[in-house]
Amino acid sequence: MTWIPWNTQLRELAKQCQYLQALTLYRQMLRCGSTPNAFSFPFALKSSASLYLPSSGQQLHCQVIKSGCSPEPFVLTSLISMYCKFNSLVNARKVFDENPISNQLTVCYNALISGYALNSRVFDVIALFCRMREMGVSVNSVTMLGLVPVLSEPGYISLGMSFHCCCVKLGLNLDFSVANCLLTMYVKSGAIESGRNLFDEMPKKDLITWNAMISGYAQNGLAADVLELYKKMEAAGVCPDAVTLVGVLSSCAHLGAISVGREVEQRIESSELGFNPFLNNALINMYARCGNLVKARAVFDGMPVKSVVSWTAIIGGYGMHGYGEIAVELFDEMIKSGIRPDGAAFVSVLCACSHAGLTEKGLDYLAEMKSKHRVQPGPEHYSCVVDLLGRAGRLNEALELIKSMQVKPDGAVWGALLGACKIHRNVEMAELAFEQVIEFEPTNIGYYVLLSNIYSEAENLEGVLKVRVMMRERKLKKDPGFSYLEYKGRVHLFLAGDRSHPQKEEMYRMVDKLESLAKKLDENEERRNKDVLVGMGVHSEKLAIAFGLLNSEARTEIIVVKNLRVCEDCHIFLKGVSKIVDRQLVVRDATRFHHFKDGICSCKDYW
DNA sequence: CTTGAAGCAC
Repeated sequence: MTWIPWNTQLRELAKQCQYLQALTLYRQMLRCGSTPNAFSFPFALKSSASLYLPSSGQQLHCQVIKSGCSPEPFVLTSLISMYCKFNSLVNARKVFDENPISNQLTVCYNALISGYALNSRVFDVIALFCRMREMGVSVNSVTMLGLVPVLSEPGYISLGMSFHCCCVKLGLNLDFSVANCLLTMYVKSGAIESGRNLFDEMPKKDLITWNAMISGYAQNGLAADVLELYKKMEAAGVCPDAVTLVGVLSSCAHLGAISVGREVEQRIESSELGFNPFLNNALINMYARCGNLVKARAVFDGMPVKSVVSWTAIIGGYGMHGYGEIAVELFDEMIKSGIRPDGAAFVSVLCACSHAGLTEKGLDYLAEMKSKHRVQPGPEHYSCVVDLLGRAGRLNEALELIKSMQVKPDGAVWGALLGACKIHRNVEMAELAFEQVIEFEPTNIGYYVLLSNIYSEAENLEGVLKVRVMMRERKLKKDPGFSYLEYKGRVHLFLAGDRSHPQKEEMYRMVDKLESLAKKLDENEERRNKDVLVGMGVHSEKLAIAFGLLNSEARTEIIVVKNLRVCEDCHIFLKGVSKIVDRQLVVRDATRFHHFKDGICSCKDYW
């Protein structure tokens, strides 16, 4: 039998992450009378750090000191890193300061910088980096790896950019690891353009590079860019993983891009990703938002383990499509099954209540949040409940609720009240709500328009003028509304009030028809749905819809689906189509317009 | 036994 030296065995075990075995071996080594040296300690230290055994680590530290190995660089870095892993930065720093040699070693700085970064100690990280530069200690990519993540925190992006420059100046090769970190930093801090620039500059991209960019777009709400990039990724031959697909699905949900969503689902089914709970949650969300509740429910039912996120997605799905009763039932079922609702779950059920007019139920939930479930209601919950009370015409109660809030109300809370004032034509309270809401969102043009409409409905011309003056003074300009859609390979652009289109006659006739239809539905509907049927969105959108309907070869004059689908080669996807009434179109608050080309969706937000 | 640590990103 060949004799393998203790240190070699120890190293191998640590390398293979068999930390427990490594520690056992280390103890065995001591029992056999071998003296650990500067090449034994690091592996033992790393093992106890990885197993999170602070007491064993302390013990090892004592042994290190006794053995006189402390100033060995290898040992030093291991000690520092270990204390960082135990979150005991004071001890890590002590080791660093007590051994002056640390001051000259890149590895020691790196270990400590990572430790500070892990604990979001931005200033310590930067101070250490500066000191390192002053001392003339060389910086490498591991240093940057530690530095960059803390710069993703809000407010540090300009510093992050200078670090990026620094990397370039130092001639550090921006290999995957550093470049990916920088990319993540940019997208997390919302500097999505800079992120994209870096992304484009990267000669080689790995899976994480693509994922970082895709998730970055998804988190910043740039759903169309997500889909574009996803296509490019596939073209580049990079195989997407669960992280990629979560980002893609969330964008499909935003855009109503169900065709891409279905593609993704097929891909999931044909791979082993089907068991990934994150992906399944994203699928539920996508189907729910695209209006296919049957599919959403099937995915939900098929999940062996449902988390609060899964429940929230399905509850939200039923809620947003008007099935408040089912949403409420599901919520109660979730609680029965022992899942603790979080803030987001309450948002979904409260929204469901307000959409379905379940006023009392919603109020009960708000009360239970604190008392039963120990969830502190935030402004996002109050805005739901204000909306709920507002729809029911209980404006005074809504106002009282806002006044009684323990947290500070935000723009959305007052905005919900303002919206309710519009439904119930309460000018006085609208003025009050408006005053508050523009404190929070002075440039949100929507609120000005809302108030102006309230005044104009009340035939208060003075008020309308007042709002207009205010908008002019604040230099708020309403973007000219435009919509576009692609039909048979040509993009048709529609500007509000535009009369230049060759089919204008028929289009305007169709618009009139649609408007009278919307109005008729408006009159027929129950009061609680009044806001659902306020009309058909902006003028350019009406033109686009009219154009689509005119050119469709579909037999029904008006096809009603959640995502209005006119015919195979001419798709219009509207967010907010919220009701199907006798095969007729009911559009609610259409504020986005989408067109599809090769499965890539673009959208334009406008007022 | 001459062995090589520090560590990040979706």
